[in-house]
Amino acid sequence: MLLSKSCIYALRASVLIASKKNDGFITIRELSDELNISFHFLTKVLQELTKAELLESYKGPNGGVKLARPANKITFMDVVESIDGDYMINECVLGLPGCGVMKPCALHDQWSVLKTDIINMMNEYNLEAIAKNRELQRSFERKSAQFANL
Amino acid sequence: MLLSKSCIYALRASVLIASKKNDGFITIRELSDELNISFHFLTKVLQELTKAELLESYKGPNGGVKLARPANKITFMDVVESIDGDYMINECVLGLPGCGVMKPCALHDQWSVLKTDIINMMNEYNLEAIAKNRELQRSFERKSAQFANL
DNA sequence: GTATATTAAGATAAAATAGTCTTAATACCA
DNA sequence: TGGTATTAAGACTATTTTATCTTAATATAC
Ligand code: SF4
Ligand code: SF4
Repeated sequence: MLLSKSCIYALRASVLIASKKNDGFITIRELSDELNISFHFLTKVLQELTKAELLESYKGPNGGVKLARPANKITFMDVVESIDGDYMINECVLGLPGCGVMKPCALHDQWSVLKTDIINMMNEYNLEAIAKNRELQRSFERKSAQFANL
Repeated sequence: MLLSKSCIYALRASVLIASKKNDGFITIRELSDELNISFHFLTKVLQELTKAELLESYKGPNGGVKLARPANKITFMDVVESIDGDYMINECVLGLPGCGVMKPCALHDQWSVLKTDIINMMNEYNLEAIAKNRELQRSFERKSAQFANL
């Protein structure tokens, strides 16, 4: 898989946060219930997003987490980098040590093009856009109530 | 990472086999030495390629492994599927259960394009082409003797 | 201040992946 | 026939990732 499970959880949760208009704090319990992710595990993942300053957290009653900046200022890549690191940029899916443009492997010519596309997509797509897309899909699919729970 | 380490080892080894003109058997020891991969681990990985009928193996003196068919008839995808399965096609990097065209997640529109590109590349690129590319790169880089060891 | 709600942190466990080691099976060769 | 080279198979270990559970810290409200 391209992204770790932790990273997918982080994405799903941050998109869900972005899709709630409410700009107060949302409890992690509410998120974990809605996304069907273990509360404690999600807590840890979101702690990393807080450390990375993508989220703000607040303890106690009416506490929870919220986006640290507007949803359109947090990119897909921001979330991926916070959890999985920058392997996508500095390493490579093929993960050969020390490779790159100056020291390419036999797949570099073919792969680097695709890799660049993925990086660009991740940089251009942000939580606001993803959340909008998510709502659009849900409105389409309302009849069947079937949708992938990103 | 997109591919497991086992899968990367399988790729590196099969490309190396393809790049040896010799159509006799090559010992796994020779491959593991040249690629700096644990002999026993590589043995296991290549056993899977043998089971998948991408390689043929032969025991005893002058034994080893060789490609089961011409290098241009074994695709990148063949190797990936043999080791990592068909997750790339049937699952997804985002790995949400039961998603797909009929039940897309909020990233599907953006991601599925890139995913298709990757699948196409893997299907079109074969061991012969990769091996040729590998040799080309080595001839370029001979001065510095630096290259990524795919 | 005390009880309650909440995130933070850390200890532990389970599962998946990666790696090592030993033995077995098979084939060649002398 | 016996010795050697080689892959096959399986047991075992180590590491990483994922998940759970417990306790601590912090904030609120009464
Ligand atoms: S494709 Fe490029 S970045 Fe990836 S392993 Fe090969 S040389 Fe490195
Ligand atoms: S991008 Fe498409 S295939 Fe991947 S998880 Fe989303 S809906 Fe599924």
